[in-house]
Amino acid sequence: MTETPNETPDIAPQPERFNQARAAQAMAVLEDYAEMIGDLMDEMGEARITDIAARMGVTHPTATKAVARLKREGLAMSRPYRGVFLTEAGVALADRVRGRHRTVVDLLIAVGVPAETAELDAEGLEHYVSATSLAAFEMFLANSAARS
Amino acid sequence: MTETPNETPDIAPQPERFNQARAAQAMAVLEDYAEMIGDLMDEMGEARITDIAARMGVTHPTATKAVARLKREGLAMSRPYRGVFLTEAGVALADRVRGRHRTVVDLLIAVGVPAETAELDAEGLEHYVSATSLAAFEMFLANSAARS
DNA sequence: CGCCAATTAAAGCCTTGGCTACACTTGTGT
DNA sequence: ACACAAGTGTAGCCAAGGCTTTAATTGGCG
Repeated sequence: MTETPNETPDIAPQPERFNQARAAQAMAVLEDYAEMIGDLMDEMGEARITDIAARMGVTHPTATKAVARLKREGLAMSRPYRGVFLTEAGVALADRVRGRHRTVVDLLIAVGVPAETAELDAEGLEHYVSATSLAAFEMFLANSAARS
Repeated sequence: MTETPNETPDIAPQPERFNQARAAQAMAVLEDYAEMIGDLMDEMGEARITDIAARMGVTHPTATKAVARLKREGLAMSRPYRGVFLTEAGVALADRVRGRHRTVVDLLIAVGVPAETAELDAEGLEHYVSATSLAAFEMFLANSAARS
């Protein structure tokens, strides 16, 4: 298999990369919702389904379903007709996501992306930045700051 | 609505960013498949469903469905039990994706991400890099090269 | 020539993440 | 006290993108 018999240039399937990307994607939406709920809790003391939906640009049933998923993952809690709250794990996730978002935006700006575009692109980008890359970004930013 | 009556800190829903991210996500898988088919056509002269599936790390039925979507979008052509071919639009897309992938990897490496991680992360990242950011990346890389 | 293995296709199921439409609480205002 | 608006919840639909299972086609080989 690795040594092809004669002429066919072998296929070399290495799907791990795609699997990793797909796994990251599965987490992405949850991360966005968790971050949003964290923001709302900070700003308003509680997160209402309607507010979450408005911020995320979806309808309330969609927000409800997302919250259900968050609850299933142990990231949020809620009782019927009451607000939504993050668990400790949810708060931790939200904080982590927020920090990563900031770092990604800063890095984009540091390499010359206009601030507005940086914000926009970071929203999609951030979910695919591994811990390793994030650390590299921080290092780079620290060096840039020092060198400036 | 925009002017809240008294104390509530207003919700300020700006969902466009998320919508953009979601739109990009919709395209991501198609881009991957188009790129892969392009690779296979270059390497082997044609792209077989089985090879596509193996490379992408999915089962053949999944690859078949993806090809169907590509055909629906006018990016690929195929006849039953024959290979899959990209249309002109498909080739253009594949080329664009390949170029962008390379730029993203190079940029990650340039800011200090290990090459291996860069490849891995780029796979997920690349679909969310806007044209504006991509141009900034290229500029940054050109400057880095010149400065070194 | 005919058969069998490999390839492709088809059908049906699952989850996610959208949606609309409709039902039910809540709680506020008269 | 009660009605009604706003906020939630529930049900059911859709498309995408996975999967497994089953059927059909191709093509090579005895």
